[in-house]
Amino acid sequence: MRGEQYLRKPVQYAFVYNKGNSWANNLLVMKALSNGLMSSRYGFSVGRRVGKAVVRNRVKRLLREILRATTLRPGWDIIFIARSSTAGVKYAELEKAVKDLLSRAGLLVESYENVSLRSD
RNA sequence: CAAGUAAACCGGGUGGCCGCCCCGGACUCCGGGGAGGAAAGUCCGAGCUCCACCGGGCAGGGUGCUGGGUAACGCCCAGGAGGGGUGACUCUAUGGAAAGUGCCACAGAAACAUACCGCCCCGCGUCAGCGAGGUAAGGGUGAAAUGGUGGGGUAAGAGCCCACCAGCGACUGGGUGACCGGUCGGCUGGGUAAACCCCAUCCGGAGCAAGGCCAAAUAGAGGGACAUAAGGAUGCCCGGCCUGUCCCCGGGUUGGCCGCUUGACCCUGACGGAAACGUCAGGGCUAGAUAGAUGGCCAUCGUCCUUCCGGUGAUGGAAGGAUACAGAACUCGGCUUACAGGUUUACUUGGCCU
RNA sequence: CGGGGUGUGGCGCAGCCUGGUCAGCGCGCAUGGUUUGGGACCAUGAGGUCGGAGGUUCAAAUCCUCUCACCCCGA
Repeated sequence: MRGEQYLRKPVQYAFVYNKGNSWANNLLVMKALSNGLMSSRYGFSVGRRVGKAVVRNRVKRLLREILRATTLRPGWDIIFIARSSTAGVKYAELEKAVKDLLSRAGLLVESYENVSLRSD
């Protein structure tokens, strides 16, 4: 994976792990830290508890596809950590989980006018 | 037709839209390529790289019927022997127990050197029985008890003698060999080596985070071992050989490039071979990432299952569901394990028809 | 890539090296006793394919081979 939008180095991961704020739901844990750059970068952490190599690759591909279709607020380093319940989850469920975490952290830029915050 | 045995193979297709990695052209758009039969487990064997190098011995470990194949193997092919199956076929760490040591629980007299109940003879005694001896056929125990069955023989018995069978040895015929067959002989006392062991044979260590180059950064005037030495192939020893070296502590970096995919490679054909396999000729290039590419969403067609409808049946239609195991990380050769569903070939047994 | 360990009733463990007499211990569970009742205590009892498959042996939790799952190290 090339390009500026990915976190690639172990030191970068360790920095976000230690210093970042975290949000979580039943599928994912998200850690985010301000990086002072003009763009945001993200990375994934899918541990061995999630499953075998096929399952882990599947989760990472789904996450990459979801983040590719999502516009992020610039200036943040974000790590998504997959919990063991992500094994075998559908695309739509995982997308919902990612959007949930990003909107709670205020990092999501809504790209459609008709989507608005719910009011109760 | 049913049941089964063995072997080989496939393991989704097509088309859109949006993406990822590599290579080539071009200069931000084209063209080409992009997971597996197991890529898995890491159980063996090699290539490759470094440890400067060579030889010998001990220890340690692997393998273990025979012949062949192979770069090599604990793999493969063929054969022998012994089990299993009516059969096709299949399974086997399948050398040695007359080199030595150990172990064989419980039961039983006795598990390696023996005699409990018995049987027989002799002596003593009125009897009951007692004493000395012979015997291992019968009983009993056990997983296993000193070849088996039958006959002769005897006081009772015993390979004591005979026939057949099993085993052992010698001679001999066949086979490269494991072994197989024949003749003769004296008649012959367990098991365990996946217990130690003996014999034969093989094995140096580490691993692509090997190893090399470039860039960046830092602090070594630190401590120790050494000359009748120390160190060097990394369990120990010896002989040669090489060298001012080796160890500890402290400090810096955690970037990039090479290795990195042309190889005991793949396909086709011919020839040799019983086969594994080999030789030759022609053609082909078939992933190369590094937080780690090969994906996401659809449409449609396959295949299978269930339900419903029509039908004598072959089978047709509709709806729903399922579509496995699993993801390259230096590269090969094997082994093992996982796997929805399906295809083909050969053979065996049984039933029915002609 | 390399190395090591564990798996035995519901839970935690022993037994394995040296095969048999052996599947045992503690907690827990059930029943009964004791108590006005409960706890504690006492007695009795149930409960285990020894992770799985195959082999060696007369005999395997134990020996051997293959395999599954989990855990821990080192580079």
